Amino acid sequence: MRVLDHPRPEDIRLEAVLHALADPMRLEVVRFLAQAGGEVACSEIDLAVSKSTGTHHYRVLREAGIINQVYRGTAKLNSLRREDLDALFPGLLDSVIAAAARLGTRASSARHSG
Amino acid sequence: MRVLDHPRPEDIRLEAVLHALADPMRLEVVRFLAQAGGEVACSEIDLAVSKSTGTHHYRVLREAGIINQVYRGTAKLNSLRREDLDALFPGLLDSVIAAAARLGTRASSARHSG
DNA sequence: ATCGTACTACGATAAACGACGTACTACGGT
DNA sequence: ACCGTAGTACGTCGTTTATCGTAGTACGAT
Repeated sequence: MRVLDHPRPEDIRLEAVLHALADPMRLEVVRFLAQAGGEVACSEIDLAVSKSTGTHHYRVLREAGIINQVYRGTAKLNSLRREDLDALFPGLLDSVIAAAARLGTRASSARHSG
Repeated sequence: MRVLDHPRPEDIRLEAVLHALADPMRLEVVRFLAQAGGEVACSEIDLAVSKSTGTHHYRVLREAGIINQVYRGTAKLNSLRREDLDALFPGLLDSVIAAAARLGTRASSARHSG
């Protein structure tokens, strides 16, 4: 029940990874996790969508093999699967995160005024 | 009719690029172009889809800013926008192409019987 | 002018996607 | 036992996507 299914490294598909990353919300999550560097609860990342939509995006990321999710108490902790991804697609995650970080959120959706 | 519209570098969006790359057919085109290294006619890349579907995929790639398309005679020549992409998203294209090349087309399941 | 090749434009369709709300489960604290 | 917090499952809705076929345009060769 409280155990989440993750794809094994050999089942992670490039297209699924690219597809998962091709969404502003999910890119934001990945960017946040990369910056945080460790485990982050869903509730700590303030996405501009409803909770059920948030759950959907986390699921897509997990099923693509991009993030690891584990329950602790009532929280669900997320972290990047950096090692797996780096081994499978060297440089991919880094370049995407770097690009996303450089662009910030402005190209995606949310915009800070001022 | 003979001039095709391409996004300027500053209009190329990371998400659009990732989205365009997240398709087996288009990934195959990119892989082919990377390997060829220069201009390649649409007809030289044998995609397992109808011609009209092929046109659609080339268009997506062009509109995302991934490929350059130019007419010559009855042919339409395609080439990667490597410099633009490398400047915008350093390492991204290389890592995707390397990953796609390593996997080949089989793992990407660019085919189903029929 | 006619023909063949290469590619396009249009319209249709089925599937996938992103978004939501509501009702629900799981856990910790009181 | 009860409540609040954190997140899920399900059903729905509108949009986008991938696919096709058919009809058409552009160009080079004859």
